[in-house]
Order: sequence, then C-alpha cells, then structure tokens
Amino acid sequence: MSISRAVLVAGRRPCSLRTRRKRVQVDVQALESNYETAPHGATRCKCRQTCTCELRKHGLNCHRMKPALFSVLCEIKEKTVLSIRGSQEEEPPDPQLMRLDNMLLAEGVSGPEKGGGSAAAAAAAAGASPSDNTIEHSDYRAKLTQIRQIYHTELEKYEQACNEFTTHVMNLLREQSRTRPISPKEIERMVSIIHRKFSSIQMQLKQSTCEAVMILRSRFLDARRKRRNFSKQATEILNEYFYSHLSNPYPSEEAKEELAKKCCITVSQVSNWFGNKRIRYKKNIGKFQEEANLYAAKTAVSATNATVQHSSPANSPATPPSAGPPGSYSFPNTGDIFLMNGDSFQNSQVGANLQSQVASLHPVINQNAGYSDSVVGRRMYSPSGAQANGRWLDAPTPPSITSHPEAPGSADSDTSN
DNA sequence: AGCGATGATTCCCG
DNA sequence: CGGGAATCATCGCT
Repeated sequence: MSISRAVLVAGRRPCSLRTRRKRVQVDVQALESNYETAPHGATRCKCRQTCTCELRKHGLNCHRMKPALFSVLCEIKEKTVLSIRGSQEEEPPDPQLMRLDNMLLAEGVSGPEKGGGSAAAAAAAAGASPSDNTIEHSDYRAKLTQIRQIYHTELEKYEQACNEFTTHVMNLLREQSRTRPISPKEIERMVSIIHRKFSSIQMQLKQSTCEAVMILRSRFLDARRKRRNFSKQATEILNEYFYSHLSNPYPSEEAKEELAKKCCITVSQVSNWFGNKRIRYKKNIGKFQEEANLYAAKTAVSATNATVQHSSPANSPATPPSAGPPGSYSFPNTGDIFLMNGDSFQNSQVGANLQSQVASLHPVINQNAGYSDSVVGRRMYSPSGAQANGRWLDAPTPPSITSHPEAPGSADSDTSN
C-alpha cells in the first residue's frame, strides 16, 4: 500500500465524482436514523451493536445501508428543505417527488400491478439463482403487496381529506364573502396552500413507503447476510487454479467463467475469491505453505500423469483436454491440466502411489522454489514466477531469486507469461 | 460464547 | 474497470 493510501485511510478525503455518480445511481432511500458512519467511513447499521434493534423485533436482520443510499438520502433531504423553502414563491416540478414516484413505480408499489416483476428484477439484481429462494421470493412478493395496499389506502385517504378540507375552506370563504369582499385570487391562494400542505404529507407517505420497500429488499436480498461457504469441491478447484498459477494468479475472463461454471458460482464470486486469496496469501505466506505444498504436489502429479499419457501413443491422440477423464481439468487458454478434486485424486490409480510420487517431487518443487527455507519460513513451494511479474508478491521476493531461473518441469505450470 | 476462516462490500488507485 | 486493502457479517468449529 502506498503512503498516500495510508494517509487516506486515516483521514478519508471526499470521494471522487465517479464514486458519487455511482452512488446516486442507486435511486432509493433508507432509514437514516438506523445508520451510523463506520470508522473506515462506510455507513453501517447501528443495530450491529446489539442486533436486537427495532428491525430485529420485526423479524428483520441487521441490514447494511450502502453508502450510496446514505448519500442519496442526504441529497434528497437537502433538496426537500430547499423545495419547502422555495415552495412559497413558485412550484417547479419537484425532483424529489419525481424520484420517489419513479422508485415506487419501479418497485411496483404505485402504477399497475406488476405480478412479481419487481421481485424477479430484484432477484436478478442480487444475482441469486431462482431455485434456492423461491419461497423467500413469494414471501417478498406478499410483503410488497402488503406495502402496496397500505400505500394506496393511505393515498386515497389523503386525497379524500384534501378534497374535504378544500371544500370546507371554500365554504368558509364563501360565508365570509357575505361580510367582506374576497377576491378570486385570494381563494386560489388558499386552495394552493392547502394542496401544498397535503402534497408534503403525500411526499412523506411516499418516502416512508420507499423506506419500507428498501428494508424489505435488504431483508430478502442482502447477499452478505445469506453468505454460504463454497463447497469443498469448489474451493478445491479454485485452490488448484490458484496454486498452479501462483506466479500470476490472475485468471482471464474466460478462465473465470470456466471456473465459475465448474464451481457452480458466479464469475464475480470467482473474482472475489481470487481477490481475497491473493491478499490473504500475500499477507501470510507461511500460513498457506502447507496448502501450497499440497496443491503443488497434486498439480505436479497430474502433470506427470499427463506427460506419461502423452508419451503413450495408445492414449494421447484421442484425449482432448475437455474430453479427458473426470478427474482431469484443463483451461484452453493456459494449457494447464490438473485434478478436479481430492476424492478422484485419492481414488485414482495415481493416488495409489501418491506417497512415492510426492516424495519424488520434493526435489523438483524445492528446485522450483528457487531460494532457501530460511527466507520465508520452512517453505517447500513458493511463487517462482512472482518475480517475473514484478507486481504480484513483489514484497517478499528476495533479491537472490533473479539468479535462479525457473526450473524445467516446475510444479508451477503457468505458461501464460 | 469465543474465535478464526471466509465470502462480500466498499473505498481508492492506476 | 480491475485490483489492493480494509472492513464487515456470517459460518463453522471448539
């Protein structure tokens, strides 16, 4: 991390225009009072303190409001004050009201019944698979319908009250006109005052409806709240890719898609995983040593196996990477071949002589490491290609490594650079 | 309950 | 726009 960044973390500077624009894209509001500013500047739910806040009581979990929402809310509040102040003079189309109307329309609260379209859109936004939360979606729809009903009932009430009050005032003025002259302009002014008052009430109704929808969404669609660890097999696949590309653990879009497909997760989850993995590996290489050794051995064994198969004329020609045995797995863009999961690995014929294979690989792996154990703890496998990259893992790279070119038959099968 | 691991989110930078 | 870093919330084990 650069010095400037360190300084920025300590005292964050105002966000960039791009960030602000990004924030404003999220055209929703949330309950301001439920949030506070976290030490790092992000907005977070106050109920994290106890998790027994009002929301919990209503069956809602601790929801996090995105800073974007906070920013929008502030913006709206500011404009509301301005518009109320300015409303005495003229009546421009209120952007705040338009915004609320748009959101209510988009959410299917106002306007024609959408029949769950909103829920589907919300599901798409959350990137959720349709199968795993159908029940929750019906629940979501039911609650949205409830909000919709309340909104319409209240809106009707306000309109009725507005009309009644206007009629009442008109009658009063008419009565007064017997005793004093009342100009049509004065009547008009009174009516417009009443309408303004009621429209501000309406605005409040719309605002609270938006808030309710917002909370509902966070309740059902907050992915973080419903975090699940990836399956063992998925982690295995990701780790195999990571350690076999340790010199440059930056999968291409195609590789990410391939991994996502194999792991039954989304591409962004793959990106998250690699982002987290790179940072955590870099932070504590020693801790990941054992894991690295394991996957290095696996990769090397599979590579050896592939080589053996290639050298055998009976097997090699009719076995393209994508149509290989269930245990093998390849990426067309990298040419790497490695095992899919531990089970098939251990149960395969290769697994039978694993011990001896791994033992025989140790010198290769050590050679691949390029530098002694004393550099970073007791390492058996290390990022040989990291230095070639110049960015990845540049900090722990010892200067001596430059004199050790990558060994042939390296466990690191990365061929991308 | 405590705690480490882990997936997700947010910020900023290049 | 992708990545690094910090942080958060939840999981899963003890």
